[in-house]
Amino acid sequence: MDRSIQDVARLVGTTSRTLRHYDRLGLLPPSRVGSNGYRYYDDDALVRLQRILLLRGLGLGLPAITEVLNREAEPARALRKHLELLRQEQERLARQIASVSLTIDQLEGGEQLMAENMFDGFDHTRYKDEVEERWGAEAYATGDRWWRGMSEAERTQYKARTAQLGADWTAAAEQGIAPDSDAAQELARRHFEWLSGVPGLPSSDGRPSKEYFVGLGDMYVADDRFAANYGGRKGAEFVRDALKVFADRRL
Amino acid sequence: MDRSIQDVARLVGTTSRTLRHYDRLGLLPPSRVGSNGYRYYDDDALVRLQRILLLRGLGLGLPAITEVLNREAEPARALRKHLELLRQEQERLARQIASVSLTIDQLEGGEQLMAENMFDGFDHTRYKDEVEERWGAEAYATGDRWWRGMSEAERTQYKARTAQLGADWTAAAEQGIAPDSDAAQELARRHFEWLSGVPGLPSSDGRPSKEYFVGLGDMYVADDRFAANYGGRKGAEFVRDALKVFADRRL
DNA sequence: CGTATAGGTTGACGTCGCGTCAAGGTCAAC
DNA sequence: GTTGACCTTGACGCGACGTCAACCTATACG
Repeated sequence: MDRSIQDVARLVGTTSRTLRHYDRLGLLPPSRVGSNGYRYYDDDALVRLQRILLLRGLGLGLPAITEVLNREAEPARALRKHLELLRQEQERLARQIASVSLTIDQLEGGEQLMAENMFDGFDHTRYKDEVEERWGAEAYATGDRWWRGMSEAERTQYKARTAQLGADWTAAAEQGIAPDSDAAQELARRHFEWLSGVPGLPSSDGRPSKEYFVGLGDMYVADDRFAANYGGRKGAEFVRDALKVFADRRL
Repeated sequence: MDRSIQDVARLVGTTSRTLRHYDRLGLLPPSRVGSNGYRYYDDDALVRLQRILLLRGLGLGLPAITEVLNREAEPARALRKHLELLRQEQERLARQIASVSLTIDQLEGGEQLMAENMFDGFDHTRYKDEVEERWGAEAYATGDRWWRGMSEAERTQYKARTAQLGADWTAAAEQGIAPDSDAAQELARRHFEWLSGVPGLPSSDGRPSKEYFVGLGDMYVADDRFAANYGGRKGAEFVRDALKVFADRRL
């Protein structure tokens, strides 16, 4: 009924070295030890091993696993604590990825920055100088880090959403509806939500402030490069007016 | 002109132990060593140290830094290689975070799974049983992991995009345009792209297969819960027909 | 019975970038 | 001479094992 160390290792996809390691830590003692020193494991030990490997697969350390399995700690609580560590690590990684990307670009082209990489989206931070002038260098850097921290798929998705928003604005403007109509206000609401996903805004809670939101509309009208995203000057004026109404009513 | 090891350490914000470590690795030998064994550093050494710390801050290992600083490796190339490692690590972390979240939920509520958390989006994997039955439990688990790996902002964004797509389908269906019209086919293309962002599809390259895409349309019609996303039975039929035309032409 | 082969055992080093003692020498000031 | 700040080398610890090394045991086969 009992299995040798190799049998167990193969059964669960690990190595005998690992099992010996767990034995020495007191994490998984063999159910029986032969007079020759051989380790043998029964079904209970196998169950315990499975649990160990599951928790280890989630990234928990062996001491933490020991606590949980010995009922000295609550599994859910331990996992939540662990989850927080994982999230922190993930954010640290994202920042590092952003820094590395930035450094590569600087090494290669000298200031060939975000703008060129995302010409078809992200319009309010599209041009480094403008953004820095209006909202400060830190806001630009934050946005740049955010953008670089995203995966390719996420960027594609974001750009698609941005393009869609621009197209819908353009279509609405061409239909000649009023800026305070329900349809236009729904677009303004989407615009607001779209902005809310972008860090680096001059606001603490991740959502654009009223001033910023209104100012953005003015910028769209004032700058043809931005206006182009909304079907030209006329479209940009429509967007500006709709955003203004939205801001007055809801912000 | 030369500085003692403590002076240097304080100057750049590190410790004397670290400087001794770098010395022993041959990464940063002191510019001068007194007869008493004391280490002294000149300005060149300081510059080199700054570079070391910069690269270390980006996550590079000391051997890699050694190569770069000794001109045995190209900085940009080394960083790109490093960047790839970072991205892999980040994805691994995302998966782990998803798994941990899932485990916590299972421990706490027993099967309060994704479905409840995202009632307003993600329709084709909205119901665990249906999905498992049609595409296998693994596909469901993959989708669930993907969903849990996203940040709150990403989820919001995804749901908004999903809702928008549904609304646009509904509007198109109500206008009574033909399923093979340009407008409908543009919607079908968006639908296809929207699906492409979702892992766990029965396809290797991350894009839905033709069969899956067409089958999805049938499912929308067959199941009122799905049809509701597209303006009811009529709308779902319109979607199904448009997807079919798209699949025949493009997949 | 000898032997080839496939197991098993303990012990110890290496990983990565230092932090942290430990034990002791050096220097400037009082 | 003493104090206190600073310097040196050497060695352990961290985390979860991988990877030898050296040696013992079980089983099958001729």
